[in-house]
Amino acid sequence: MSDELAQRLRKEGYRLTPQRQFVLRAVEKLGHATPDEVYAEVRSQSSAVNVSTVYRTLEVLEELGLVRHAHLSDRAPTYHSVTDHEHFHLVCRNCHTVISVDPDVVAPLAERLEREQGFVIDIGHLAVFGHCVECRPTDEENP
Amino acid sequence: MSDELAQRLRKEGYRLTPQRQFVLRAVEKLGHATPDEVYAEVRSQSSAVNVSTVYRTLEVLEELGLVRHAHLSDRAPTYHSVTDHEHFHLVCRNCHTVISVDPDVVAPLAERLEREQGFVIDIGHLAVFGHCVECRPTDEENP
DNA sequence: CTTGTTGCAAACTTTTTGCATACAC
DNA sequence: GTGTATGCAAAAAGTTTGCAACAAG
Repeated sequence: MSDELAQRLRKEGYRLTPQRQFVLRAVEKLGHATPDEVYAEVRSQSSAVNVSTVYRTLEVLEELGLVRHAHLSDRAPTYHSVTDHEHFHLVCRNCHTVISVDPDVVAPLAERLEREQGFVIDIGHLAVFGHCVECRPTDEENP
Repeated sequence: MSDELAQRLRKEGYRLTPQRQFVLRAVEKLGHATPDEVYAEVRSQSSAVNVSTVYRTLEVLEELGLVRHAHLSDRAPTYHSVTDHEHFHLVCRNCHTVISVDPDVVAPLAERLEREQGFVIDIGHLAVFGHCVECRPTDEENP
């Protein structure tokens, strides 16, 4: 796994550093995580990493296509590894549960938008907000 | 239009103030705007409004269901009036163009998610990122 | 009058930047 | 050795909060 990282980095003239390995590993371990959470995880492994390095590294990793980010909350962006199979997210506005969904489900929509608008969806970045089964609004209450 | 505002405000025990009218009008005029942009617009009408009031007012207006926000950029949230007919957004990651699309287009997806997951999509909040016709990636370049 | 609302200034959170030092290659 | 990467500390950007003064109803 560090092989792939090293390889991709070199290809773009970047260098393989322990920090970059820590960050990538943290993203893979956490699944979906904000920069802060990644930072916390990395720190728990090694205290020798700075926040700004985390930000800079996430940027590089995203440029290399090893991680992606989506906006799963009203606040910070959330990073996830790309080695997980591609997916998009349903986010409950009430309990903040994140459900990963297979891209197939959006395929028809994607095709339609591409056909009608020439717009190509970036599925990995897609976050669909709403309410999960548990939190569905009933008649009397409004979201 | 101020009628509706006044009415809704009172119903919840809020008061009608000039600031709230300014903010609502600004959102309606701008179409899609970040709090900063709303603030700038409001200031151009009257210098007697503070940033924090803009934030507080957007919150109230959203609670009342008069405006909505979505995340159309990696940075700030974007507010839009709900008196515009409901719609969702396609956002080009390259040129940042925002295309408003009729909810009908997502209806099949919405139905499927509701049927299979019990998840109810919040369409007004939906932002779909990707690349518009102009900016579609070709074979050699990656997004 | 009463209580919600505003302005102001300061605090906070998240992210970015400049620069000297450290280290990958 | 050369040039990229990092740590650090400070700045920037966006948002929130406490409180006294103000104003809507």
